[in-house]
Amino acid sequence: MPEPFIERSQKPEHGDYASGFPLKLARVAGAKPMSIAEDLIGLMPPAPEIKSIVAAPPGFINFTLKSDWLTNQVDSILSARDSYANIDIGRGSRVQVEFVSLNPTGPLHVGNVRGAILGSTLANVLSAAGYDAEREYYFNDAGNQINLFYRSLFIRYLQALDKEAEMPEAGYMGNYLVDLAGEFASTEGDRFLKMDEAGAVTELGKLGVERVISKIKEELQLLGIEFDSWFTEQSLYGNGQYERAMSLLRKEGYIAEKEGATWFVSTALGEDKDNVLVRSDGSPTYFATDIAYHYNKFLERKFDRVIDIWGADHQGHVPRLKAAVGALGVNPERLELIIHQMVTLRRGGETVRVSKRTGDIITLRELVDEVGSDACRFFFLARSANSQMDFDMELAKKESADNPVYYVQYAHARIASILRLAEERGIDHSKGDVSLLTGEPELFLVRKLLLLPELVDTIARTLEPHHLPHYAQELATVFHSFYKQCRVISEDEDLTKARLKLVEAAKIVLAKTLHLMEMTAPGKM
RNA sequence: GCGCCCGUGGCGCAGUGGAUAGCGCGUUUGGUUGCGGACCAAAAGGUCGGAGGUUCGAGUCCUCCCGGGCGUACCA
Repeated sequence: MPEPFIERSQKPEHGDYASGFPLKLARVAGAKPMSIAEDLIGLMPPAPEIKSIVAAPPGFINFTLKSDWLTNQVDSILSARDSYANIDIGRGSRVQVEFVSLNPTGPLHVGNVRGAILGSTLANVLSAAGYDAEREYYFNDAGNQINLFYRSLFIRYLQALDKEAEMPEAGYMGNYLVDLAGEFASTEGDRFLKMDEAGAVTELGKLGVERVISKIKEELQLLGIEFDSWFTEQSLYGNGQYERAMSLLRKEGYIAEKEGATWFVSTALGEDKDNVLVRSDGSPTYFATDIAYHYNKFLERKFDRVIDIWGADHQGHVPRLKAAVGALGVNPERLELIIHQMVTLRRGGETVRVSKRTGDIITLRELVDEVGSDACRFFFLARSANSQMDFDMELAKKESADNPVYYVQYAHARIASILRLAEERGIDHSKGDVSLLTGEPELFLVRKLLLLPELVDTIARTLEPHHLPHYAQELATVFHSFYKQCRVISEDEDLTKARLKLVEAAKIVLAKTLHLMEMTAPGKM
C-alpha cells in the first residue's frame, strides 16, 4: 500500500498542489487511475482554502487555492516581517554545523570558500527552520602539520634576522610565512634567539598560530561569516576527552594492537580494512583525534544533529568516521556529511594551482576584492555541492554586469524605490485591502512569495542550499513581470494601497531570501 | 583495480519516479512621451554521454560501457 502524497504542481495549469497518488494506487487496487482520482475527490471534505479539486488524466488530482485565501497571505507576510518563512521543524533541537576548519598554517584560499559559503548558508536556513544551530570552526593545533608550521615559521624568523637557516623538507614555502616572520622579527625582536631552540620554536609557533587565526577570522568576515565557536584539537587532550573516547572504544571491543600500532577494528563494522589510531611512535593519527572530536560533539556537548562539511578530497574518510561514531554508541544517522566537489580556479582560462605548501595561492581576500562578496556567495551557492566547479575570476568579473546577482538585487532596489516614492507622496497603505489583488500577475507573485517557507523546509531536510539562489532569481523574474504589467502607484487609491502591500511583502520575502544567503538587499544601486 | 561525485540546448547550471525537460548568459526580433530599461515580451536552439533493464510512467532507480574530477597512507 503506497503512502499518500501531495506536492507542488510544476505548472500553473495544474493548480497549486497536485498528487499522482491515484496512479500509484492503481497498481495495488486494480482499478483505473482516473476513477480512483474521482472517488478520492468525492471523499475529501471541503476546505476553506481550496477553490477546486479536479481529476486530470492520466490520474492526477489537482488542487487550486482560493484567490482570497492567497491574497490574505500578503497580510500574513506583512505582519510576520523578518520572521516570515521561519518554520519549526527543528523544534529547538540542537544542530551543529562545522565547516572550513582549515588548519591555522596559512591564509584561506578559494578552495576553502565553497565550504564556508555552504556552511554559513545552511546554518542560516537551519535556524530559520527552528533549529538551535551552532557554527563551529575546528582547528588542528597539535600534530605533524602544526609542528612543520612551527619549524617553518622559526626558520623564516631566523632568516628575517639575517641568520643562516634552511627550510625543512616539505615545509610551508608560501610568502605569507616570510611576511609573518618579518612581522615577528620587528615586533618581538631577537628574543627567541636567546632561549633554547625547542622552546623558541614552540613559543614563536604559538604566536604564529594566533596571528594566522585572527587573519582567518578577518578574511571570513569579508564574506560575512562568523562562527559561534572555535574549537581546538588541544582541548581534546587538555580535559581527558581523547582518553575517554579511546577507552570507550576499547571497552566496546573495537581496538586491537598489532604491528606495533593501535588499530580501530572497523572491519567488525563492515569496513574494508582497519585503521590506525595510534602510530607505532605513540602519536595519534588524525582519525583518532577526529573520533575524540565527535565523541565530544555527541556525548559531551550532546548535539542532536551534527553536520560536517568537507571537500571531496576527504570523502574516503566518511565511512570510517561514521563507523567510529556508531562504535561510540551513537546512531550514525545523527552525523551528516556534506561533501562538496573541488573548485578549480582559473584566470582567463588558465588553471591556477592552489597549493599552500608551494605558496602559489589566491587568497579569499583577493577573490572577494576582485569579485565581490555578494557575487561570490551567489556563484558558489548556485551550484549543487555534488558538482565540481571551475571558477574563472576573469569571467566572474566580466559577467558581473549581466549577473543574476544584480538582477535579483535590482528587483529589491526597485521595490525600495517604489516604496520610497509612495512615502514621499504621503500614501499610507497600512489599511490597504488585499482582496483587490485579483489580477493574474498579482496572484502569480503571491504564489511565488508563498514558496519560501516550503523551500526552507526542503533545504533543512536535504541540506541542499543551492535551491536558494534559483528561487531568488525566479522571485525577481516574477516581480519584474508583475511590475511591467501592473502600475503600483496610480490614480486608483484603493488599488494603489493594495498593491503597495503586495510590493512590500515582496520586499520582505526577497530580502529574507538574500539574507539567508548572507547577501545584501540594497535599497539603491 | 576498487569506492564516491559529475556528464542535460553554443556556454554556465536547475530538475523531490509523473502531465509538453526548465532558468541565466549568448543569438535573433519586438517593447516605455507614467512608479528605476541593470527591465519586459517573443523566437530559434535538446534523440538528457551510450546500451540494456525495472515500472502504467525514467533526466531521475538497477546493471554494463565511455568521458571527467576526487579518494584509495602508521598525511590531514
